[in-house]
Order: sequence, then structure tokens, then C-alpha cells
Amino acid sequence: MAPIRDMLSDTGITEQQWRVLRVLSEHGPLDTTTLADRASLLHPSLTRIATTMRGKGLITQTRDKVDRRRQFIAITPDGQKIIDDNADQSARIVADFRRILGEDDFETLLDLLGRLDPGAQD
Amino acid sequence: MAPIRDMLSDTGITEQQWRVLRVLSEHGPLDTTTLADRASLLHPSLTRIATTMRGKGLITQTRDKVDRRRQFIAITPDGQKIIDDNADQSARIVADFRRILGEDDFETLLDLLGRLDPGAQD
DNA sequence: TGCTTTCCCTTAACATGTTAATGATTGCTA
DNA sequence: TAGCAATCATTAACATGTTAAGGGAAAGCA
Repeated sequence: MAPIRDMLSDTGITEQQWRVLRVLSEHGPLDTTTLADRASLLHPSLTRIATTMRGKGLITQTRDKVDRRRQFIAITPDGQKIIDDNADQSARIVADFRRILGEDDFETLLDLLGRLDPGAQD
Repeated sequence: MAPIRDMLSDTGITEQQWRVLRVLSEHGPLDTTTLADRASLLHPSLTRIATTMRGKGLITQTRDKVDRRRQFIAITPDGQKIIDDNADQSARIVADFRRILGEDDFETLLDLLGRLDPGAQD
């Protein structure tokens, strides 16, 4: 994760906050349980992270009108801007991994890791 | 790491404390810089962890007579007991990984990961 | 309807990761 | 030898991981 962290150190957000933004950017607004799952966060962590990010204006949090236990979290334009500004560099990092290993070995790695942790398939 | 954490939840120590004990058990007393490196911990983390573990009587910490900036940390009998009590189960977890993937694929995985992070060779 | 259960989420408490600043020694050098 | 740089380690501040407990709302049922 070191290259990712280097990238993020310039943006003022953390690795976990980056994951939250990416998931929201890809899937649109999500309830907190789904968001925590897709961002690989435990719910207590997400609660805190969401509070921080709401404070920074990166996300909005709204309560479900029907089921008032539920909440939905959505990305704001400011949050989306962080994703956009770093999209190139982010893609480059993955491309680097692929280049270092070569296409075949890269796929092999994903396969082997997947076999060790069947629950983590994306 | 999930299987390791399950194992440790019974012992009252954390994953990082486990790594510290293992390194000390394998290499004998070490200075804190070397210990932090081998246990994959940053120095500030090691400082705190060492304080905790000293409180539990798992390690001892002594200052170098010659260079009084330096410290040496050693495992105590109580600490070694934790290693011994869990050695079987620990070996079994690695063996499980090897079994799931098969010998060849297991070696391949170690190789691929090593190529992505050349600094982390053991 | 009233009660219990279940669900969704938050709080709390403790341990660690991470970066920057600070201490404490030692070593070098003018 | 006084002063400064380098080294080893700790402290501080903030963010997250992890487990357990709590709080509010909905659902099921007598």
C-alpha cells in the first residue's frame, strides 16, 4: 500500500477515507452497512470515518425516511474532485504492479490470493 | 491473518505482541531498532508495545552499559511459554495455507509477493 | 396493544499505525 | 573543550482496528 499512501499524503485524506470515496464514486449512495462491507471497514470504524468526512464536506449523510434506523451516505462534489484528481495516478499504481509481474503472473497472483480468502472476492 | 487472530484471542495478547515474542524467541535478546525491524513495527509502536508487555512480564528491557541510548529487549519464561503453548497451532495455520494451495502454488505465491515488495524478504 | 426480539447504528475502551516533535546520548570537530 | 551534528528512543496527536456494550427503531407475536 506504500505507493497509495504516498499518493494520499498530498491530499489530506487517509487510505480508508480514499476507499470510502472510491466505493461511493463507483456505486453511488449506499447505506452504511453496504458501504462498510465494500470499503472493507468495520462498522464502528465507518461511523467515525463518516463523521470526519462529513466534517470535511466530502460526503453527506441522510436518514432513510421509511426506516429511520437506516442511513445513506453519498459523495459530494468536493469528494468526487479528490477521486478525479488522483484517478490517473491511482491507475498507474495498479498498472505498475501489472507491469512488474507481467500480465500472466499478475492474474496468477489474484487467483492465488482469492483461493486463500474466498470471502473477499470483488 | 484471521486464523492467527482467532488463535491469539485465547491468549490475551495481540498480533503485534505475538510477533515480538516470536522474533525474540527465534533471535534471542535484541536492540529495539532491530526488533522493530524484524517484527515489522515502527519504533513508536514498539515503544508502547514494549511498555505493555513489560507490564505483563513477557519481556525484560535493559539499557546498554556502554551506549546508554540503546536498549535490549529479551523474552521472559512467561513470554516463551506463550510461544510454546501456541507453536503447534501456529504451524498448523501455515500448513493449512500450504495445503489449500498445494506446495507448488504456495511457493509461487511467496515468489510473486516477494517480487512486488523486494524489501520484505525474510 | 404491549412485549420481546431483531436490526441498524453508535459509543466506549483499549491497542496499534503514522508522522512530527522532543529528549537524551554520543561523536565529531573547530 | 565547547558546540554542533548524528543517533537512539520516547512522546504527542490524530486516525484506525477490534470487541463489547448500549440506544433507538422496526417487526413479530401473544
